[in-house]
Amino acid sequence: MTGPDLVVAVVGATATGKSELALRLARALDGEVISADSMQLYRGMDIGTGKLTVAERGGVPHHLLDIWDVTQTASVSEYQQLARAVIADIQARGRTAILAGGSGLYIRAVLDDLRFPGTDPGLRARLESELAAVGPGVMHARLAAADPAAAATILPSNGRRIVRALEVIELSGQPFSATMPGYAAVLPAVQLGLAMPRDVLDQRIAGRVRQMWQDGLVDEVRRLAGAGGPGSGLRAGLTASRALGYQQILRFLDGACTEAEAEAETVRATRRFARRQESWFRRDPRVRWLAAAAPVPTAVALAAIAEPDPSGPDLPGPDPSRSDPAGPGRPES
RNA sequence: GGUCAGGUAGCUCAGUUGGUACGAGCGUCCGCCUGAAAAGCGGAAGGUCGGCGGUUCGACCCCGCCCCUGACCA
Repeated sequence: MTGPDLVVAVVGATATGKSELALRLARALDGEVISADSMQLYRGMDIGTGKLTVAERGGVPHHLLDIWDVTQTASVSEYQQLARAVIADIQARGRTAILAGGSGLYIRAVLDDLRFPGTDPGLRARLESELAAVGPGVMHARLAAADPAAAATILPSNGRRIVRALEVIELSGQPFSATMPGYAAVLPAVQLGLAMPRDVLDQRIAGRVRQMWQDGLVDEVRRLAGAGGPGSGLRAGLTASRALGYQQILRFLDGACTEAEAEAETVRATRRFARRQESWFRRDPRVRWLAAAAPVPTAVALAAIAEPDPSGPDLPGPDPSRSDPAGPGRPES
């Protein structure tokens, strides 16, 4: 079943051990890793994105890290093309492509038949400024006139999506498909989902953020922000400046909050993000869930990959419940 | 021991001169997501308004006592 053309994807919330498992799978399957992480694509964003160091990669090739400048706006579409090309190349060399990351849309863009209508910076900018001037309600009304179906699906408060819909309509003359298509794979793949009890995950996130701070994340951000004026550095990046940790530290550097507040807010925001990731991956029925409270044994992951049918014998789903209450030991009254 | 302030949603706090708590932010849970996706957006569940008694047709808001917290005075 593990043919040379089967892509192995490792997905799940942040801090569940995806990178590390991907590394072991690469060794076990003679593979190479492709990052599916929107922020690891940025050069210089290392500590805060949890990028494996070159030493940690231990000679296993990792692709699509460090390819964008922080000032560049991310693009799923561009990522889709790059990732598919890399996968084709890996497979052409007879090796296994291992896609690992927590950016759900990026994973789908690679594996599934998603086509992104074009974009136009000028048009986008115009719509953005109109949105800022007029507010999402009016823009939504305009969308309702041009494309009732899209307007019915996109909430009047979601300015971002309204703008994109308007952009696509104006650009293509076609209606905007505001609902995601069903799951239609273009590349044969097995998705392994790493699931972890909430309380364990939350603790890991807190520990991870603390570690990032100790490893010098504040300096990393300071360096990326640079002394440069507007138009350069992290602050000029629409996407990168919004990354977890980076966003909060920029606020701290601007004097908008204390360093301790920035750290605490980073933990909170990362937890929220993890919930969103879980809900994104949870709905994809193809994901084979593995309990990741402790590192998933390579053999277990390999067995899951070899599982013949997507609906294999009851694999544990991402369990939102707390871990065993008898565990941590409550003090007796 | 005394004085003052305060005890309202898990947390921080609004609020009604007595008529069924409009609460808000954060947190929690759930969901959406097609070129910014570590982004953007929506929904829900949570309160016997510190305790007991009194006044009143009716009290979270008035009175009394008690408990707790903080500050100050001794």
